Amino acid sequence: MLDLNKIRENPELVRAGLKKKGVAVDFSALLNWDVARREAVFQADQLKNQKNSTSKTIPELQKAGKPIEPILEAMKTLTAQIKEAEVTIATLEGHIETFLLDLPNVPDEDVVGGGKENNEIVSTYGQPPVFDFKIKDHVELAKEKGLIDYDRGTKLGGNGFWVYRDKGALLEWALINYFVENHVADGYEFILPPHILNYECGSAAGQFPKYADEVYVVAGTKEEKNLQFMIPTSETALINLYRGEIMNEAELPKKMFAYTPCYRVEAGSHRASERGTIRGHQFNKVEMFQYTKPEDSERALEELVAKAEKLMQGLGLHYQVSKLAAEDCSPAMAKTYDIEVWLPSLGIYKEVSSASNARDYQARRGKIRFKREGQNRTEFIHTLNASGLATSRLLPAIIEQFQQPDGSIVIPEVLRKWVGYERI
RNA sequence: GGAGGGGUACCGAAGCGGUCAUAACGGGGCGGUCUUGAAAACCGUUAGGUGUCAAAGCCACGUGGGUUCGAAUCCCACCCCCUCCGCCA
Repeated sequence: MLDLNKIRENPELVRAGLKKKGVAVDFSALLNWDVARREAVFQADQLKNQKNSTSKTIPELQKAGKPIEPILEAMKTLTAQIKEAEVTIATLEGHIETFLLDLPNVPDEDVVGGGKENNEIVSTYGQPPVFDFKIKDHVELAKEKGLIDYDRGTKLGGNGFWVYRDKGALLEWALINYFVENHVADGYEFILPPHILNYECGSAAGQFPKYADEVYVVAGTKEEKNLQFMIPTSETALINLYRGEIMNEAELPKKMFAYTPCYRVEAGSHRASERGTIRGHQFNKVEMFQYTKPEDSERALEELVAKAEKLMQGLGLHYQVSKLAAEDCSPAMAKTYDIEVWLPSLGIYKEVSSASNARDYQARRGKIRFKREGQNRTEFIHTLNASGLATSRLLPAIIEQFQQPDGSIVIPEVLRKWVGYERI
């Protein structure tokens, strides 16, 4: 959610920011509601003040044996007026909230406008491997080695599901272990959250109400705001861990990571470039998350990107880092870097990590604040998240990039202690 | 799923229609006296949110409604916790 004060102070600036995200807004209605709301709140407060002070005199009058009837009428009128004012306030607040909840975050100043085509490659690691033999693609390799059973996955769950088997399951689990080991070593707290979340979680994360149709609903409806849904990314759980809370300055930054499968409806047809495990309804991901003070979030984003890159380098994979243009960032994010791994068979780079700074956008929606040492004022914290990493595109990249002329696949050194094989 | 009990400050807990939210009382925290030091004892102090330059004001007794001149207190709905029963891969 955007800061209404900022919109009030400089609507043009916010408008220009949102324009980079391809959103055209007119704040005039919002600003009118805001003025009316503050006026109504002021009036209601005055009436309440009058009511409170009058009410206090009643027991005194009774004690003194004086009649109270004359003021009861006045009290009744006051109560009615207050109620009326509160209905007005609630209506205006409803309008304001609906308006604000619908707006995406304002991108950072250094984020360019426009869509994907404006993404900027900021760095590259390694070189695309050169093969002097006819390479196989990840689907072929995974089938041949019995790592992934696509057909039986479909039999169990339908299109978009697969089964990791045998060395494939070991490899998948090894990746998760490798990530966990790294994050723990870096002092991040390990979190295993519920896989079913409630409506407020989706709302605070910035995914609801807009994207409520893209999650698997288990119970309830979005209209009644009581729905429970399958977790689409651990980020949704992690942002909500401290929803509605006020933290101490000393607790920040709070660094954590979680592992969960991610469940997504992903409506729409799949492309040739998304065969196999590239896009599915359920995939494994380890997610890093930070709650920081506003002045620290910039640095935290760099840290998260560096951590994701470290994991990639440990695996020895060729990848690139892109800085996303405004429209390619999620609505809640002010700035996002994607880490994209090279898939030789397709000749393209595919996202394996998305690292973003939401600044105070999610914190406002989730009312997550902190208090500075010795200060009474509360401030919204900043939240950041980054995959670290998603496995469903890494495993294809590993088996493709590390395939050998003899048809075998060399397992990255860092994974061997869990996989138990040097090559498969 | 059923029955009962409960949700008040950092924790425990009192209050059960008015002057009770700078929220009794106890504990904790902080400061002090005493002590070589500590413990104990004693004395003092501390307590949410919003708003504002600062105030005032307003809001806050799980959440949302209702009754009433007035609600922590009465009524309704919902959420959560505890106990017992049922179900249980």
